[in-house]
Amino acid sequence: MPTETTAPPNFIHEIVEEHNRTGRFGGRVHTRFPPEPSGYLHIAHAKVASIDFGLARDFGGKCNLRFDDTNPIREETEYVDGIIETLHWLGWDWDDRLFFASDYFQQLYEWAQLLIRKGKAYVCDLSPDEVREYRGDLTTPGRNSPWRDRSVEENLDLFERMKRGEFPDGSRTLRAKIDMAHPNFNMRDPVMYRILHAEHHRTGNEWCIYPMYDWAHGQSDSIEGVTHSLCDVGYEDHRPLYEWFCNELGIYCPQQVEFGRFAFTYTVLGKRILKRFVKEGLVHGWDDPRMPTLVGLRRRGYTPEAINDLCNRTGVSKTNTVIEIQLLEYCIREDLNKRAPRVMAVLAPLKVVIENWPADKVEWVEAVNNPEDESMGTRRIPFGRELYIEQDDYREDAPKGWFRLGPGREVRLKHGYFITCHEAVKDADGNIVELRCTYDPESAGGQTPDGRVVKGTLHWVSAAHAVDAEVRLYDYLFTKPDPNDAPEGQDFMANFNYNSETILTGCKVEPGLAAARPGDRFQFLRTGYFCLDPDTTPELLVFNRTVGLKDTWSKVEKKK
RNA sequence: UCGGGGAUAGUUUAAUGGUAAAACAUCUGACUCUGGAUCAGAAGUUUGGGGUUCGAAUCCCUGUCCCCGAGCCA
Repeated sequence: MPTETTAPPNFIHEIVEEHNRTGRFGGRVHTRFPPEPSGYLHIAHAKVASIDFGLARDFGGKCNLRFDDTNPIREETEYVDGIIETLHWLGWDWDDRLFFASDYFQQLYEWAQLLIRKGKAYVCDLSPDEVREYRGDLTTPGRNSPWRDRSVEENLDLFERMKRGEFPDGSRTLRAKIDMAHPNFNMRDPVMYRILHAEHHRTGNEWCIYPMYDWAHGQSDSIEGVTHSLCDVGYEDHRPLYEWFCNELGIYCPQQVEFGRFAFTYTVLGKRILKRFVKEGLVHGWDDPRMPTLVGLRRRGYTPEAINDLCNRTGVSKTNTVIEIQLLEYCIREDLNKRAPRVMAVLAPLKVVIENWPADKVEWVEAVNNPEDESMGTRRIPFGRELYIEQDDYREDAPKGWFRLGPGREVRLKHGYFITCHEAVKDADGNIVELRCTYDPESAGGQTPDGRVVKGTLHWVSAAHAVDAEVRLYDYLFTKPDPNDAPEGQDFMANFNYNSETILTGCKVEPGLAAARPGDRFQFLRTGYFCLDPDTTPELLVFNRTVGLKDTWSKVEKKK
């Protein structure tokens, strides 16, 4: 469990402490994280999981993983496996407490019969459209279903025949008999069971009636001995029903506690929409590095530590919140800055020939792996007559304040020597294809005996030793306008640009990276943090950019 | 329109009748073998109006605005 960092206490802690004072649950704290296996977990799920598992951790309690799999047409085993894997990646653990709502189908069925016998549930023959009509609206009360007063015997018989599969989908439902005039729609005789002749990912064709969320969730919590059933404020109106069912059944009733929903700037988390992106091939899959899914963020290079840090730094309240995505970027920079080795990589190579360096001479210079952490040690990298530097690091028109290379200018090659540029070789179209330079033999290690100062330091790789790599630059899927501000009722898919991936081929990285393993993360100096893609082929190193560093030069330039 | 919930810097949260604060974001400056990182500094906040009180973000009254709810989804 991620125990190193703990979230500050929030209002839920106060509720629990109050329960502990009054002894309501005998000092127990037992929560559950209840995803529906109908998609992959995304960044907001990480926050919710952190609330559920975190509360149990903070009070020395337990948290179950329970899949809310009551709708067979949306759910798949692939998602169950994906969710479990992601949760483990985040560091959460539930011992042997992995449950499924579908574990309780038989019990739920028997409880439904109990409610029928108590005269609190009935089989209704209204069609979906009729049910809607009878339900009334915001200001007018609903009307009783004509089937509301069937006898217990008839209800029992009909319900059993529903279960046996005698009726087609949608022809009948089992409903709770509560109050069709109740101001809360959830209490207007809510549907408990619907007929669905569909194969369930776990129970196969054993059932053709499936419980609704309301008829399954509270009882599942009750069976598992959950004390605090945490959910978002969208379920506030469901709490009276949650409690009504437990009370009518005469079973233990947990306390439902609601917290505000979470959204992120420039991020769309809607399952339907993400699914659509995957299906329509706008992204390569659920784990596309641009996706807000946790498998996507992982592939892009985000660490579980950074994501947990984000969860701890953002609060929990009853207000719906929009978390700035910049905070996530801060968290990953914080984490990677400490752990990612600095390596040299040239994304857009420009050849440099050092004319006064012997053609076949190679010098292996020493380089520190992380200037802020000596324990990460040093490595040796080859320096030779032909090198590559970044195209962006040479400017013919070098403006004021430009510390990098230009005609006649001297810079330091990091860990190497000072070089001075004498000539830019151009092709027929006037593009610079090569720089002719000389080096100062006195400047080994980056300093000269005369102590002269060069302000610019560049990263570079030896042309003879460099390893070819492909670099993919990713940004958040959505660009401005912020999709959270989508005009009402419009299909934002038509309105919003999404970032395509930028693939840079012909990148050159220092030779030591040939030994890097998929998932390894690095800081390429000045260009950002990169993660070696897990799907990379052995022949070619593919790096995904996690997050860019702040480009201070362009800021300097903008000011002028 | 009916029911439920919410409102403190740009954002997310503290302050539980006693000096309104932190982090991120923003801006300024310093430093550096990258201009990154780091360090220092600045600006900015109680939804409006009334009331109680020596004293109100907090208690009372009253407005305003925002979110959720009419699935046989969860």
